[in-house]
Amino acid sequence: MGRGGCEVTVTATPAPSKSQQAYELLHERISAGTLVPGYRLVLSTLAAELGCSTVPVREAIRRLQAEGLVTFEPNVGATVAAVDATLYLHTMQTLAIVEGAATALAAPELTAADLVQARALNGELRACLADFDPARFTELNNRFHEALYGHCPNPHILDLVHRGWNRLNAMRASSFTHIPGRARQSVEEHEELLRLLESRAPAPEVEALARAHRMRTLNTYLAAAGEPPSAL
Amino acid sequence: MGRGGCEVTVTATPAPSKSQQAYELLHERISAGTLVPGYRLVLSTLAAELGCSTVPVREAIRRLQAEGLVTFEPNVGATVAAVDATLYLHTMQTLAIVEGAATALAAPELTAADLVQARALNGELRACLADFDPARFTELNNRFHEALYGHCPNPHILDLVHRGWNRLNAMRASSFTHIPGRARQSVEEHEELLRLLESRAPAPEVEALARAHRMRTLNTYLAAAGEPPSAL
DNA sequence: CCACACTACATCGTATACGATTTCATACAC
DNA sequence: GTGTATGAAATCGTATACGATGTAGTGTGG
Repeated sequence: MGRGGCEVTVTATPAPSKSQQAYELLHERISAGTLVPGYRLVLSTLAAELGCSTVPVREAIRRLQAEGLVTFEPNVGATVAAVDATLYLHTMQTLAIVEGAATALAAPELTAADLVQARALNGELRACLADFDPARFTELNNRFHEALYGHCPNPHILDLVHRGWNRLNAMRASSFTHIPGRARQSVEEHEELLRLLESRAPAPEVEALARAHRMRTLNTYLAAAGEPPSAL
Repeated sequence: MGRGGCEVTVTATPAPSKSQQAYELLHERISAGTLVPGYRLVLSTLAAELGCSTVPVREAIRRLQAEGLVTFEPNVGATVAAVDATLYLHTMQTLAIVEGAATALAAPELTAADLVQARALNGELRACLADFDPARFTELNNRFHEALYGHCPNPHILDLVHRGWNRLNAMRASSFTHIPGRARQSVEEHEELLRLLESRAPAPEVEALARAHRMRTLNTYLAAAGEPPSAL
């Protein structure tokens, strides 16, 4: 009826399906640490809480399973994945490899403006060292690296990097929280990486440095935990 | 009741859920090329064919989507992913990176027996060159590489490698089918890789060679298609 | 003859309901 | 008292049904 044409539609998200909502909520809760590892995810309970049926919840859980945030056992149910020290090691090692490659592939695509922006972010990181807030530092650190590898022309690799970051954020073992010294060291390594990128160094060098940066974070953590450093 | 103890259970798969069956069937059909790219996957049709409801089919399709074998559009449906030359490039490039890393990580774990077995597989590959059967060659090639990276102690990376192989197998662009010369060259490179592994070379060398091997396959393909070689 | 609006169909998204499997508590035999 | 069998409760897996969304075909006005 209403000849009125475009009815505001309240700027609403056009189609936030229940599955998507359930996925986002669970993802956020796991990332935020509200749901501790080992927590049992019961379909009916979650469905009631979300005000929907079990089917969308089920789908959301399967997606989380595919990303490794929850473990799933047939006819038993899903639980939030436990964060073993080994799991952290494996995730960081994987991220070191794919992020290193992504950064190297993105390097030729980076404009001068991109580098300026990245440098600004690292400046904020440096400023953040004074009154240290781990959450903010981690957030800025994410954005800094995203600025570098974000232009990677290979969407698959980019996807793998994002998954790796997701898993890291899900496990609350943000290294900076546990090893204060690492944050300052990290900022310096960022500086070094920026210089290498600005000099338009060849891809293998960029890849090696980007990978080493993350491996050093991992090995600092391992050393603090009294374990031997990892290979690669 | 039956005091008879262990009742044979017909050696049956304990619980092959419908979702799993649907997933396996679709995966196989896409890999085998029965379902050509662009084919529209309709839930109700597939459900009728499988003798089940749409719900398991839906779940199977979402899994295939996560693996990149099908594309999905909300409220529209799923189609078998088109195999662009670009997609092939990206998949191979990603596989080169993760498989190279996996092979390097697995290298120290390889026993002499493993290497003997790998060498035997490469012998079969060489024998296969005479009466060339692309399908058999591809199959043997898979097993050869699996023997090398299979012992990778990082399950995440191993998973990424398997996903990469899956995607490659799904797109029927098995390079050996199109570029006959590549098969023989590939066998020689395998030999070189085996020698490096037998000499217990350091990880970076193994990684570089394993990556280069795959990148050469990719670049041979690109050259045949008249396109410039890829970086990295 | 072309552009637009409307109607009918196809397909997805989700709710509800039921059967299958697992797990836990209890009772019994030894 | 311990181990095993039995029952009930809980939870998952799937089927069916209905509403929401998108698409194609048809008709009308210019």
